[in-house]
Amino acid sequence: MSAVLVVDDDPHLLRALRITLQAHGYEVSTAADGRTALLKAMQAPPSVVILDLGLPDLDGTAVIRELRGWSSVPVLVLSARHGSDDKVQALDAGADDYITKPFGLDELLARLRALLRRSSEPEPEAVVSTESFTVDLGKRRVSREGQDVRLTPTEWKMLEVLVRNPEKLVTQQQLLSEVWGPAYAKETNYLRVYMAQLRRKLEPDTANPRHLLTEAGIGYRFMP
Amino acid sequence: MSAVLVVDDDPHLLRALRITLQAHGYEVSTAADGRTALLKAMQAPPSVVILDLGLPDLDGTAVIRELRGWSSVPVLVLSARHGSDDKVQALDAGADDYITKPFGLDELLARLRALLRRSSEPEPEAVVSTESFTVDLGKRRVSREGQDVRLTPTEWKMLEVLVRNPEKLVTQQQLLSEVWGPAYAKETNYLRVYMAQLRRKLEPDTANPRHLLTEAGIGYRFMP
DNA sequence: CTTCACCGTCAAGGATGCGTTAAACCTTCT
DNA sequence: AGAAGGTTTAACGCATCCTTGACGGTGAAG
Repeated sequence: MSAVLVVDDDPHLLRALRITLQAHGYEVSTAADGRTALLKAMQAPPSVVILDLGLPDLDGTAVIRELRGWSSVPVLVLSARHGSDDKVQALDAGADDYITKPFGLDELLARLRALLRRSSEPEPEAVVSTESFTVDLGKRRVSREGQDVRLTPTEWKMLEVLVRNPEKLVTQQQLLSEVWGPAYAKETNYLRVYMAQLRRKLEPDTANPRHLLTEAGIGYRFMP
Repeated sequence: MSAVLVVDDDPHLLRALRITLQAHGYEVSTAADGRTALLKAMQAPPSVVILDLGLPDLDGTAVIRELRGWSSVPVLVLSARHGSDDKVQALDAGADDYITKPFGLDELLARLRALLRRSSEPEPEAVVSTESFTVDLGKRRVSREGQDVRLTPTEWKMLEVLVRNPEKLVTQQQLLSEVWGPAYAKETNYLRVYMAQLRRKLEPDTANPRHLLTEAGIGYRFMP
């Protein structure tokens, strides 16, 4: 999911962090000193950096400052020093958070989540395309041959459910439940009416749909 | 410059923070409990919130969660509790930072700077233009054919929300919540009245709007 | 071949939502 | 107190959308 660059000169801590982070679904790369850290951050920009201040080659705040010259990636600082001055220096150099050793792994993970939550706030625009039409889930728009296609609210909801499960089969109950509500599980009429509507607006050949497919007796399927 | 909302039930600490923060150039407003904090945050949105978890009326994490329902203002949590669980709960509820009492004022100020630095970072395009009118978000002005257009405060707020999300669909609830407040989610009348007003002032052909579009049953969309 | 189940299509009604206008209400300034 | 500008409320015509039912086609089973 998210890529984390861990910078620390203690191989044991590095290994422990790598294992823990990977167990929580992060991609992890590591560096043992400031130079390689900057290099790696440039070659494969991570989503967040965990940086130990006590590095062998460079001062920690110097690393942050250099990083900030060309990157705005969130930086979480680890340090054995509890002094107020150290914290202020690191934070003012451009760090986003600062925790002191020894620290709880729970807390580290929670702070990591907080940083990632904020930096990844502008949700990545989910756009799904086929040969004949394009669905922009973020902007809630559908276009065909450059032209915007007008969809009614119900049409959109139905298309959205299908597009969010590409290639997967969506059962009739699932569709009815998500679009009309759990109480409409028997009204398969709706599905036929609205599927016809969607195909007329999106499929070049209504009689032979290529992306909005029917699985008789079961449900429907969207193929990109 | 930046507005800080400080929430704490200890009047002494509140006073100390107010003085310190003001001495460093912040505008300070205060609240002694969660309810008034949420109210103040809504009426005069601050740039950052400093929140004590030990409030008399509401659980601290509940305050954060409610706040996050309609605001993404950075939240720095103060707490007397050093436990890892408390930190994780607060951070996962939506807090951005967490420091424990007693804390150094230097550190608090540094963390405050770090939060403000990041949250004030994304300065979206200050000026957005269409064929028929231009919106200057920074100067809070709208012009059409060189002439300034006079907008009432409510008209402006509504236009601003739409323009800040170009091409994206803004739901009715989103608009009502951001312009009138979260409690007005049902008053779609307002939207119709003010959208008509905006179109009369900005659209050449009111009957066929080209930039302020309606998505029936869902919301509105601004197209540059 | 007939029957049945299921799907796609169509059209008409009724319900909902939108745009528009105008008047009542509120605050602020003169 | 009166005036002016802004906000809220209510009402109406109109367009759009949802629902419903009927009809025909297709394929599998009897």
